Amino acid sequence: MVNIRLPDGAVRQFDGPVTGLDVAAAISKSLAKAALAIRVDGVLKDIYLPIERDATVEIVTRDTQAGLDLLRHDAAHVLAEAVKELFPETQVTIGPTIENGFYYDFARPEPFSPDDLVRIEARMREIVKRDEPIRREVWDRDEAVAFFKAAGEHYKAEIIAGIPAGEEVGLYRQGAFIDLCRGPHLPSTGRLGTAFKLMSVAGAYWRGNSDNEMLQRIYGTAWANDKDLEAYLLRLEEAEKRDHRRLGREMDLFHLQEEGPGSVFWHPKGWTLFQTMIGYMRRKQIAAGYLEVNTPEVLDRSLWVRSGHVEKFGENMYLTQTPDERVFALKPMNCPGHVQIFRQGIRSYRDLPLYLAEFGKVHRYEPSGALHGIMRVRAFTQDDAHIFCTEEQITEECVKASRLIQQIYHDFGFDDVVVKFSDRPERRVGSDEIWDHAEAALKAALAALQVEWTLNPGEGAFYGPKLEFVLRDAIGRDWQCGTVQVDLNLPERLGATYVASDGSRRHPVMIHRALFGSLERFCGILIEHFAGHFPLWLAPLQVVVATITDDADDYAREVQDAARRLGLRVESDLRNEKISYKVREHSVTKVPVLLVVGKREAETRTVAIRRLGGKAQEVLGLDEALAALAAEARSPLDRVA
RNA sequence: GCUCACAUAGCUCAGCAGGUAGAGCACUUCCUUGGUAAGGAAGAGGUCAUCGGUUCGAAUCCGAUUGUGAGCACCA
Repeated sequence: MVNIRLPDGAVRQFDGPVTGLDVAAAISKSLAKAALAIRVDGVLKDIYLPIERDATVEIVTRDTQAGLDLLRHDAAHVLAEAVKELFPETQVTIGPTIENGFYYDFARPEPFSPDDLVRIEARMREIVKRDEPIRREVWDRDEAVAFFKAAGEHYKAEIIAGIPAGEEVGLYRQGAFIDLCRGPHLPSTGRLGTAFKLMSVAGAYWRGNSDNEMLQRIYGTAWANDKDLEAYLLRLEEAEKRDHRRLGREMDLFHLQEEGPGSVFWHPKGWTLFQTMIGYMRRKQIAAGYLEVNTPEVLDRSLWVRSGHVEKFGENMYLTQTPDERVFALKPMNCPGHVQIFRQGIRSYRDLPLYLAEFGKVHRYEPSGALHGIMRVRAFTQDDAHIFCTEEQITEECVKASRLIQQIYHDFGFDDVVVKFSDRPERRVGSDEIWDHAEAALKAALAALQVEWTLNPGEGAFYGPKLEFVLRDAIGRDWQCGTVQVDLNLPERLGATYVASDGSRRHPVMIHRALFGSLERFCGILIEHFAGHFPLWLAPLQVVVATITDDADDYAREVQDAARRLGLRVESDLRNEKISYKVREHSVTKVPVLLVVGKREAETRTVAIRRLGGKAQEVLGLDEALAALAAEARSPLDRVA
């Protein structure tokens, strides 16, 4: 007798061992059809495996997240089976589930072409049609290794050889294809359904290490039903529409060109956005006690040797040689420059904490494959600052800097921010005591902030641990923006000292912090986040006055002047075009407010307001309308909370 | 940097069994004065990314370089 407890609390009795399928069938026919796997006392299991003892059982169906993951995992196996059938010389490696889909890494001397992808997907659909049973087998580890070696599957053999001896090795067999897998799996390939699609091929390193050989990774997406698949593909299209590279062109914000890979040409509108962000940040920082400075972009290489950058960061640095054969480096970071300012004169502990801030443009020779629009560039502007303080002040200063970051993200419309704490890397300077101290201080800051955070083990800077503030963009990519780093090293290397209260000379602690991180990247994120529909205070062009006929030209100029006097960024469109043409054009370039004026408006001194994306129009008196717009266009710093 | 793909007018793209380029939009001029997402006509605009090779002849085939895209690795 086996008692099966269901999630709703009901208990069903069976005469003997039952499978998940039996349980599902006992409940309803449709459930049996939708069932993919079972959760027995919280553990996912294959649906055809017998349940011998009393247990709580949950049927996992394709419309749950767990079911979807199973589906995608199976899609990866079906992909591998299809590839092995079509290209038997290919070696299989791993094929996990990822967000929205799956991938599988293959080793094969010949690359897969886009045409191959089409063939592979067609074969996958055949395998689904064949509805091959998928069955779990338990093997002895060494036998499994020998089996895969004999089959020429050396990667698989290597993976299995890494499993501790004595641990159970589960293999899954479908048709002629057999693969190592923890499972569980669907009972047969037919359960996968038709809602999947191969998306792309790309290279990927074996075990994620760039020293290893490169494999070929095939990406796919899979869903519970065709409708979800369609919706996903539509979402991709929508995401493409808000791609900052496309909007940057359409809104005339910036461009990049071949001669300056990874360097932005900011157009007037883009630069206005950029300056609006700097203006905001400048005020924010001054209010927080920062002192703005500016340091050279080109400095003698010897300084970078002393700072340790040549050794640690040299591969990423631009060097220039002058006619007198001196070698200079373009600064990849602002910190050494700020230390030079700190070193001028004699500092006292009474001067600390000292906040030096700079909108510093840095140059880093990034790997060509890393470049991406204005999100990942080789020349960028940091809203960088260095807080020189005592060891006792570390926690408090980190808390203050982190609070600043949170406030700023909030003002820009981001409330979901992931915080990562990166602790000591293997290659580092400084004693363990110093690291213990620095990490403890940062952790104390996290506790004081009361934020959720995740650990990024071993990812700290070589001079100290760091907090990273990560935003997620519209296409689901994570971008590291703000960062707070504790540095117990550079001040010493570059000879920065202060006189402590007991008269001794000490090295200050340096906290590196950037709030936006890279202004260029943050602009890109804003563009995608808002899909170009900026809030009024950020919009580079806030208002266009558009005429209906040239009867209204004089009045339109008057409206434009009045708006400009109120500080609004405004243009007028007096062209000999129909109003619908003008509406379309300014909608495409994402102008937030259109003030339409014709003969009626000129006579009554009103404006017809049309908002971007809206259909409705509102006719208001000129002064009233402009006052409201001016109020809306105020910086968040000028708004009453 | 690595793998694969791509590079034709400002933009989106067609042309590719090798015979020196084409569309739509944008731009200029003219007509049109039209009330909320493209009014009409005409015109101008390209050393087909760069360099080299094959060929009587290359946008088209081959190679290299540069750049771009999707990933990987790296990262603000």
